[in-house]
Amino acid sequence: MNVAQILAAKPTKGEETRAQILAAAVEVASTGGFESLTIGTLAEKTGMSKSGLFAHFGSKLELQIAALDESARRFTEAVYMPALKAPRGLKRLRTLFENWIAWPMQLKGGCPIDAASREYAHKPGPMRDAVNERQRLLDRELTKTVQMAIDSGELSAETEARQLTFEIVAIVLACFRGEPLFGGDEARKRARHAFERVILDHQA
Amino acid sequence: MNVAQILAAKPTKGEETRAQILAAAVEVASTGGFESLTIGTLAEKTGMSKSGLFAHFGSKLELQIAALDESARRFTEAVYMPALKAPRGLKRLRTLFENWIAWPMQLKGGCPIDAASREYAHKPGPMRDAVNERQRLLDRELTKTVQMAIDSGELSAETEARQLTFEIVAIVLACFRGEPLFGGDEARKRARHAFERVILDHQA
DNA sequence: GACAAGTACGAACGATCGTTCTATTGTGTC
DNA sequence: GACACAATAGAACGATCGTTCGTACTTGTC
Repeated sequence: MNVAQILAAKPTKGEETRAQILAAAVEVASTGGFESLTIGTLAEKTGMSKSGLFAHFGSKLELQIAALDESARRFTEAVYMPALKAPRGLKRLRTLFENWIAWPMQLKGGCPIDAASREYAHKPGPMRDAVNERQRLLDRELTKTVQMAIDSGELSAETEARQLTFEIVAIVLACFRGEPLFGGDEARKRARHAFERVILDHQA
Repeated sequence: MNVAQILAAKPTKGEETRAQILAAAVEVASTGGFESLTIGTLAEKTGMSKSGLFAHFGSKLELQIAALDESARRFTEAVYMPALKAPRGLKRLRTLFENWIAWPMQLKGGCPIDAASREYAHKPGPMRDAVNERQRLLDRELTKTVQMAIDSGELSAETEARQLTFEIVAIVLACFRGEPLFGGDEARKRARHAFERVILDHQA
């Protein structure tokens, strides 16, 4: 059985329901955070019994981690992968940014990864470790994308990739914060404004 | 009985214990968020009985709101009030920023207001309303401070106060996010770097 | 069609949740 | 020192939490 066959393999019944559960879990975590994930409410939401749902994960912690992984997978799918189709450099960076500030719109609440980051940043445990690892990975990938724009000459050679990464992340976070305060449209408008100014700064 | 007498009045026993409870509550919320506040753990932490503690608030919701108010009070005390001693304009703005990124250091976990913001932004209810109201108030005050720096001529007359406010908030949020990822010192370093560049941009 | 494995259910567990009582202790006032 | 009242404790409630267990029902394989 080769790779193509594995990928094309029809998912078993268990895999299907597991995917359904995780879809509901991401939705819940998106609005109420990962700590609000409970076996009971999730079972009700999916029309399953508590024990039937529970059997797919073995513990609540594993359910939370699976939901986090699923959130990350969706982020990659909706934000990062499409940006890879754009040509390296500033264009790709801009696409990445645009996809990023837009992707909570396809969710019920806010960005689940952002939610997880706040929830577990100061609470030691497996969830914090998993979240921080994801965040660092995200930073690394974003820094790479920034570096490409430097290498291509579109951004000034003196640009410090990690500092610019920090500033782009900052704008995205403020955009997410602003959404419930003055609406998504206004938040994204200010975010784009800030982004363009930051980019302009690093082109001199 | 005039105002001075009221302020000088020795707090009753009940007020004292209430203050102790709220101190513990802020600490808990700082690390685990406001949703992790439970009557039981808080009672244990303060050495009281559940019912004795409960009687001070009447419901969990009121306890959460009281903890949020106390957090805001501390923020004002530690960040905003000291900045008012600095002269209006850029100096005050800079002091405000510096106090802001420093104030989670006097807490056990992170900024409780930031935590509350994420927890309730997408969950309708009294807590969300209270949090959003606080956030808007914060934005207004910060915008005022920015505007003073514009009026004094230290920032360019073309500066849009609300946009600059957005960008400063962005930097602070990224600073808080960065703290568990690459340490508070490095996070604040990058934050200051970003802040100075933003300010420089608006002086042209 | 039998058989094994995978999948889901229902009932129950101890623990903890927020909350409500009643009773007891402590505090401040005349 | 007695009295009124604020403050706290203790026990118990129904609900829900995560989890375990035994059992039934599906599914895919020979």
